[in-house]
Amino acid sequence: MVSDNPLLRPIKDGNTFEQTVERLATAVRMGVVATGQRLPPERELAVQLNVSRVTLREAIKALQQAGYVISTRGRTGGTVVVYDPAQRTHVDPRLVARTLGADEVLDALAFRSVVETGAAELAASRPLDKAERLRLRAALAALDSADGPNRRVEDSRFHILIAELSGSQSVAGAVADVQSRLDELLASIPVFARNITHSDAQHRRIGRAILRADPTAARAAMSDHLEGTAALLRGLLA
Amino acid sequence: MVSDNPLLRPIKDGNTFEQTVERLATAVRMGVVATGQRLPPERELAVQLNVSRVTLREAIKALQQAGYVISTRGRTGGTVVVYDPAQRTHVDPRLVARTLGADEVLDALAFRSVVETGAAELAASRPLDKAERLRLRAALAALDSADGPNRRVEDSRFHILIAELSGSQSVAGAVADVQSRLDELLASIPVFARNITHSDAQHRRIGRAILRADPTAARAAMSDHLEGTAALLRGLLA
DNA sequence: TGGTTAGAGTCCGAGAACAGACCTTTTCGG
DNA sequence: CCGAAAAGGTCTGTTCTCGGACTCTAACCA
Repeated sequence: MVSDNPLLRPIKDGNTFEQTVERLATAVRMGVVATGQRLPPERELAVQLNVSRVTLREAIKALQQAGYVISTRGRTGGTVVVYDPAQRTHVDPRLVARTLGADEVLDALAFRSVVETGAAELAASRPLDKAERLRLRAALAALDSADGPNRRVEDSRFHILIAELSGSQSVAGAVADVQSRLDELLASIPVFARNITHSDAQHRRIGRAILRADPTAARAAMSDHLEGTAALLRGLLA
Repeated sequence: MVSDNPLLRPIKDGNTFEQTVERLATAVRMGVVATGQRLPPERELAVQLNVSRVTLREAIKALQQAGYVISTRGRTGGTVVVYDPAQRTHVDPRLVARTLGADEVLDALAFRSVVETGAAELAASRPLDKAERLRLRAALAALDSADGPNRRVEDSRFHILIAELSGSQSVAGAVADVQSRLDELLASIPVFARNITHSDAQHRRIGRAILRADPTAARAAMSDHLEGTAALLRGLLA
């Protein structure tokens, strides 16, 4: 264990440009901005990300070259997502696992189980308004009907939605963060029909617990769900 | 609720210099580097924080002027902490609460309950070696015998220690982060003897649960403990 | 048809942050 | 007593990032 003082950890990682690219690319890959949707205008987005417009534009240019977005000028112009989940290239999960490093993966899994079970519990302890309940039901339905390549996207969206429903920005941020840390790995795992059925059942269980405002059940359901993929990933590291 | 997309949140906050000062000042105030201890050599620390040595030195200079540290040259030189918790100036907690903003405080409390209960549970599910068990016992003892101004310091140390014992750097980082976010507020609350007795009992309960490797009890104990101060803080906001 | 508007695209000067080489002070060891 | 080592202190040139003013393009509307 390295175990350095947790307060003497890095203050920032990499340069602003790269982080911006990574953030936007993640948002696209996880379907947080769906294909066909427009990003906010550059000026707004720059403010939201707390990044200069110049830096943001460079990042967007990189996304264009990666074929993730297309920008057009003029009044109805903007930057629109053209990403196709089916095109995503899949690498051998063991290779990905080795690239990330066992420590990092285990750390991400631990952190994930902490923040996501917490998010589920919080979401179930909060009164949800009509719109929120509707979003949750819609996300479950989307998961049910998503085929192969789109499943990963809908799965991320579901988890991030729950994090949003927790009502805490910090929690939501942490979940989004850990999702993106594990995204490549999760995307690389081949999914079998049986896994999907099982996973969907768990998703529904989580959703129902939240809708009926049962925090304990929500946590338990989320915990079971996460444990499944965690075990799978740990297996890859061995 | 603002509730923007959690992936379109800021990429960095403030400038590197200020963040560095804040981080180091926090480490000192929370006793993570105790009075009398030396910071790592500038060159090393700069690497750990991923900050240039120039920036780090400016931050250290700021700490010197704040009377937190003293730097000396020569072979056995270095930067040593001279902070005295008793000197800390206390402001009216309601003022602090208003400065931070109700939303931020509530968010921090929610995040805290998520990550700290998770940390306690993880710490209790992991086999601890002799040294770790010893550190935990020492922290409990230190809390018991800490008088007024030193209590806040030992309390932070205890919580951060548990986070470290979780075995996950991300979890430890999150706890350290949220502790520092709430530190000013917690330090501003006047403590009564009865509170202290109660709080110490809870600390012991948490520690015992971890030592006997009982994750459920550890989570429950931590949850109770946090709920106490959370209720107190929420009261200040009303 | 021509002005307004909402967006992307361009440019420039200023300041922040960095990497790395070098200097000074103090102590330790031979 | 002197040289090496370990620390902080200083300097320089470069790169990153920023804010803000300006331009270009396309659509909408009077």
